[in-house]
Amino acid sequence: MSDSQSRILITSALPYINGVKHLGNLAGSMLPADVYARVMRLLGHDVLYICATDEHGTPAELAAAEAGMAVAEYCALMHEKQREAGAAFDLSYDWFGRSSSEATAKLTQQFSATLEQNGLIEARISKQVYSNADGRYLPDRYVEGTCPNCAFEKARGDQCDNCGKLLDPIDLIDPYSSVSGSHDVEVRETEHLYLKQSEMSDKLRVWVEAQTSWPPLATSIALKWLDEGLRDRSITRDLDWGIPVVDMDGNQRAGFDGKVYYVWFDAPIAYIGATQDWAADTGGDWARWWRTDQGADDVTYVQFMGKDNVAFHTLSFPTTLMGANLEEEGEPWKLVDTLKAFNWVTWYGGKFSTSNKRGVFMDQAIALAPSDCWRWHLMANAPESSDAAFTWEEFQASVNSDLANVLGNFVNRITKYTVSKFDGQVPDGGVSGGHEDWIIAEVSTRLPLMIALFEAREFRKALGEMRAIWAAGNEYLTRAAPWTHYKTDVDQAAVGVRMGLNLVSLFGIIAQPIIPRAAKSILDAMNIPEAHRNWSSFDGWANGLPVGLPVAAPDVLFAKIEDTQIEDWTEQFGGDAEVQS
RNA sequence: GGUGAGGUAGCUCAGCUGGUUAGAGCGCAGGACUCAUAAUCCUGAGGUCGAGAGUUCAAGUCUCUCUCUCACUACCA
Repeated sequence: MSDSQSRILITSALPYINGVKHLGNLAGSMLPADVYARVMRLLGHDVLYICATDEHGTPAELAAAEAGMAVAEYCALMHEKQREAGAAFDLSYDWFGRSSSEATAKLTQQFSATLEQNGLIEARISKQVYSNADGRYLPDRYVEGTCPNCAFEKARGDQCDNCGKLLDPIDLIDPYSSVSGSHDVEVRETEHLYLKQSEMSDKLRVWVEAQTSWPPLATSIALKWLDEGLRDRSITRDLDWGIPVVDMDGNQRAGFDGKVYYVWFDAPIAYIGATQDWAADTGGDWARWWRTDQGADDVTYVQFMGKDNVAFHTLSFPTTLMGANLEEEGEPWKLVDTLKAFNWVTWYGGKFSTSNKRGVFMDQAIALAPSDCWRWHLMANAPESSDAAFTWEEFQASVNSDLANVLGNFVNRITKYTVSKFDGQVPDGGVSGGHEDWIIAEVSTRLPLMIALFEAREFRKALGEMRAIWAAGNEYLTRAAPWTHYKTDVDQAAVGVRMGLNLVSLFGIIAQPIIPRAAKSILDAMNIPEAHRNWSSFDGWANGLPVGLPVAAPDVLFAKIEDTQIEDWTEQFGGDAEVQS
């Protein structure tokens, strides 16, 4: 357990705007960030959890066009939908912003100007495919054609799906736009700004190698890119929707009409922009979280992301931040201290995919089962060490066994018994004995371990301990068997019931970050005051409830998932062979 | 092709710097209990740790070869 309060800045990778996110996105960044934020708050830390929708880029424009809407309108709508989806899953953002906000635009332009002043940005000419029919430049993968290697006719401009060879769209035979299907495409020269990451690679390597709290996945990806030699990255695109490009003085850049910053340049800056929006809305001080010369030196910054985002968070964004601080009078920005990278949740052998509409999406999931069920299952099976398979059967087992049987039934059995035999009050009398010593010892070894695992962001294991604590409660009741003693010695039975009720309270308190709704039901039924629901100290938990405290049996906490539902969902969401493509 | 991750009980996964009979949950079988959402508790059966070779007194754990899966590969984000 942490002895001291600290300030913790948490961000989860920005969900892209082109649709409600699937369970893989939820499990790989937003949900673990939320759980971590909740745990840290309960431990008494000062937490700021920031997220936002990532709204720029070609897919946003195309999705808007498909929906027959203006991009800005589409993004506003989808932002709202994602906000609702997040709220439905009880994601406790302190701020859920938008990368299209004024603040982010200003910051992005400021970073661009500063980086250019520091010699880290330069304009270069590159070749890009332009589609006359679409009236737009096409990112590589939106160009299709015949593979020069294997003659596959639907090879994408970045890679051939048939032979797997990496391609350049210029090499495709008979190229066409995958947006419109038009063959009226040509290669044009276009000017773009490049971020000279190569010049920062020594600094980055020193910084990366100094990190001790990154998971191996993150370190190995970052070092791999450094080992291969960091390439300069183009940070502008030929698009209308985005942040206008400025020159070194911060004015609209000559010759860059119709160009905007690349979404991956401005997206992480949106972490800061969203914090500014939070500050403007709440009266908070954004600089105290982001500028080490303005109070952020005592902040611990923790990022959550999927493994596809690691390079951007460990190299590109740090280049932006460090590159703005090269001068004596530079801008000392807060760099990430520790990060947690997740693998994928896989869906019956393949990936979840937003664009292919594969898998279960947040809005669909919430219609099937309460958010607590998803939160528990996804975190108990988080893809921490490798990709993790989602199956309906496992989901059912998580809900029915862990939540309904082990936790829900425990709460139910002891509260109902209290109501029927002890007037619905925490009973007095009796003397503790060996069984109580046993459960106290059990909890006192498992509880600190569980907290340490949460602090280390080892969610699977932390939830394993939580479950073990719940299960120990059931074992305790079996040992203490108050219903047996009740026949001959009510005081002896009271000992077991009292301990059982204190366990219910404890279980509710520790469950809050994972299953906030059920936890609240439990704690409300137990009449636990708000002030006693935090994790600041668990000392004395075994006698925490005052004798005579009225307790009620909460409604059924978790309804079981029936086999027929699993059959229906399997049918409804595929989940089998036919989705393989 | 390159790089990385992974292949451990029927299923989903733990197994740190090599060290007694390889673990957990689910599922399954048997038993106990009856307070409880037919819930809970106990016991048990299940593994030549992807294949092969090597290093070592000792290898799931280190080395090499092979094989299968997945991801990334910089203009999708």
